[in-house]
Amino acid sequence: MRQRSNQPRRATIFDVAAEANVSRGTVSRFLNGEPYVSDSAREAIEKAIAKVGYVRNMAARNLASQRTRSVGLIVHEPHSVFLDDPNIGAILLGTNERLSEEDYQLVCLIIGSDRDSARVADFLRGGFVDGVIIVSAREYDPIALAISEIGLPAVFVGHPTTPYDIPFVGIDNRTAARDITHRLIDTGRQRIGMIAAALDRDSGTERLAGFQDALGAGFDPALVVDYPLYSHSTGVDGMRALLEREPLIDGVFAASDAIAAGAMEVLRESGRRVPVDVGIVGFDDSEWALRCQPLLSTVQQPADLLGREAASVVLDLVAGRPPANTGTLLPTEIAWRGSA
Amino acid sequence: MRQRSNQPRRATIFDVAAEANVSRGTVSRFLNGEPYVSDSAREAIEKAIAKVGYVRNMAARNLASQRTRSVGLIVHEPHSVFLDDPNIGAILLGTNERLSEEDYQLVCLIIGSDRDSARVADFLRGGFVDGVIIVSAREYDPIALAISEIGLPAVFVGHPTTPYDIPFVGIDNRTAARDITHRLIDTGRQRIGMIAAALDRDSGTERLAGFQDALGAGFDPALVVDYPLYSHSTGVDGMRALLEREPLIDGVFAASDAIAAGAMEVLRESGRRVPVDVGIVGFDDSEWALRCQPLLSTVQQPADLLGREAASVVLDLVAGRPPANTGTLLPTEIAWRGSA
DNA sequence: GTGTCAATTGGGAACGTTCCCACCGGGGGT
DNA sequence: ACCCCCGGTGGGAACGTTCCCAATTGACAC
Repeated sequence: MRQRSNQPRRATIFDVAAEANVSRGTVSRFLNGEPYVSDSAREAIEKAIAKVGYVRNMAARNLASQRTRSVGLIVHEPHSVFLDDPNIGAILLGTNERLSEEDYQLVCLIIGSDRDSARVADFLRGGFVDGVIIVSAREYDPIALAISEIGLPAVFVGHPTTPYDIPFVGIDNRTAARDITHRLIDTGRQRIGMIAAALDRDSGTERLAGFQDALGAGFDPALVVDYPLYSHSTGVDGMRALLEREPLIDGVFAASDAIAAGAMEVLRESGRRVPVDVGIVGFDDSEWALRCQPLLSTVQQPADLLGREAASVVLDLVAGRPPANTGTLLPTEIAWRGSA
Repeated sequence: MRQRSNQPRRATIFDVAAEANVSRGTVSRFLNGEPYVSDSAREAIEKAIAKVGYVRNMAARNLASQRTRSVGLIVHEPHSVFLDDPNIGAILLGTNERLSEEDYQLVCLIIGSDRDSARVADFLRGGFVDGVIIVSAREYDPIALAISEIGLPAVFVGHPTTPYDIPFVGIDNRTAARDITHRLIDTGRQRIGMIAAALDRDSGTERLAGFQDALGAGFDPALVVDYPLYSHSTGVDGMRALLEREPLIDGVFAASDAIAAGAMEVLRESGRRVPVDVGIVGFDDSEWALRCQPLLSTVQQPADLLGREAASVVLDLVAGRPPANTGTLLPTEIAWRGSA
């Protein structure tokens, strides 16, 4: 068992050193891109590596260097949200891509229950990752607390309102919300409402604030309803409530695409046409936006970039470099489609 | 750098051994659940571990034992599909859960381009994982070929038609198709058709076979149309074709939810009501099923279980145990909703 | 009493790196 | 001529496990 049965032994750094006629110290320096390797040595080593088919042994490297070269992606959401939210997948993809560029590995840590929460905290305390990226932390999230207690390099995707001393990468929800709301104003809508959600998170409050910014003096609190979740049913309920309060409503900013989709169904049921009678815009540019009739105008989150950027920051932190920014807001685009 | 600045040194197996007054060999045996540890030793070690706060060093373990305790999840799909397909996320979750029960780690390997393909193959050849789970392999997938060449323990989720000597975990498409078709029969439909798709894959042919099973002698080949893709447009085209052939059609089995959704649009356009005039059922229980009016009755794939089961099989393989089954078909459920 | 075997235990020897210190040779300043 | 420094090199000593063999004990059969 010590040796994979019939397979030939894997080449080690010793084999490379022997083949290249240098010491393993030099090979190690070469592999790690350190200085003090002569051109001749470099060349010989490159050849030797190709010849013996050498690949690094991660375990040995991790053991000797006392780090794991992996970072955890913590998603603290019920499994259902993990599956639905298109942004999470894209963030994962972006993070994975950036990390693998630096030979780092992504470890998925999905917290679906409180039991998971404790397990993950233990895992982190065990030093199994060099750093973590926290997606969608709640306020006073026990995991976030544990992390800052352990002193593990970390970065948030999004921007929790509670003041952890942890850098974050997010989007400018407020500006984006303001800009897309302007679309409704510019197309001459007179009574513009909003279906807000998740006001316990920064994303929720910021989107509402941006809406208010756009409307300025014309802002009417009576035309805002809010619900806890960014869900389809929020859109259904919210639109019904809004129609009841103001049957003449002709513009709606939905805090997410799922909400917008729900709202559009209610509008259709009530005999209103989109965008002729009512203009509607969303937020996220998720699948929902493309399943609407007409297609939904919405804010595109650069979710993969969020992932990449977060990975970069955590890599800086792990390497002991101060990160370029302790808080980054990425710009958003707006996808103009048929709904407004 | 050798030692994390101010942090106290992490406890090792030596500390535990000293504290418990046994040798590190005994501690190691205890940790790995091996026999030949006396009750008294066991007890002392448990106390010692708690006292010194010991957690295993993975890197050292991996190095000494010559395995990585991680398995790769290979998803060979463009990034967009990775994000859309709800099954993939659920499979990931299920796999992750099962692996972490055994202290194994999931490494996501997402192949979105041919460039990735080569990178991943190198990665696998480098021995960075002990085994792999392959989701949605294509026929003659270069990665699958590389894997069977390397001799890496592997398992498919799904059941590619090409004959790799690799076990698989899938669902019983045929039985599920038969069962859901029965719904149409049981509700008194007289002229039941099917919009089949992807007859070049096992899932496509099996679903068709199940449909035929259910209808028995009543099966009429004229009421089956087939197309290459499980897509929405297949549903639109298929339904039109079917209506042309048999205007009195009153039951439709669509080979996927997307197809069903397309078909329902055509039915509505043609003035037929669902489920009053025509009953329709789908397959997958994807988002499409919930976007229909009325909601679609459909076959639920137990995607998380597929992931769990695949993980179990690969764990068996890695441990050198012959897997319980070389091909497993998991049972499906049917979600009864409004469409039939 | 002696031999045998099973249940335990101890500890040497890897595993394949990185880290670090000692060393070498030559060019430039004194 | 001397010393020093600097690019470059070699190799000993970890890193924290697992693996395996040898040693010890006690029970039990002969």
